[in-house]
Amino acid sequence: MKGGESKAEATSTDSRLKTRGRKPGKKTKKDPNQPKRPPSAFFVFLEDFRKEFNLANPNNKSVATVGKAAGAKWKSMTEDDKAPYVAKAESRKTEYLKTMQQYNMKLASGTNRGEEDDSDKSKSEVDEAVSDEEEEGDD
DNA sequence: CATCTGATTGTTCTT
DNA sequence: AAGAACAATCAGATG
Repeated sequence: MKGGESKAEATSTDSRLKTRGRKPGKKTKKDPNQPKRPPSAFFVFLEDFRKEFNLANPNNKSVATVGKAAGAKWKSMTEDDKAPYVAKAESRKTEYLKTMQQYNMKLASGTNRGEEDDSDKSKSEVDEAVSDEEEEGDD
């Protein structure tokens, strides 16, 4: 039963109840290299949480179970605990921006065909020059 | 074979 | 400003 929302799956955030993740119609990535959105602090935490969860529950492989457990714990965590994850999330933006620039660069460079751009006000991610500083901070 | 689904929250994007 | 869409995940399920 995949197609039916039998019950109102009201979880907590009743915003994307209907959308719930992806939009109908989208099948594959139409762009060759579209940078996926950077994982949020929650996802970063999830990556670690999943590992532990798998060890604690090797039998359970349900993504939903882990998701619920992670969410429950996530809320249980204080900002202090989330700090390391959030910190990572912060750096994710930088990397994402860089990736985005590269992505735009390629698009603007290679596949440039009758694409006419109306104006450059909203989609200009590649505005500031990309400073090439690679900082690999290791605590 | 390819895509979708479940379930969490957060971020980013679009309008 | 507010809502919509999508990010990982993993194995099953469906067209």
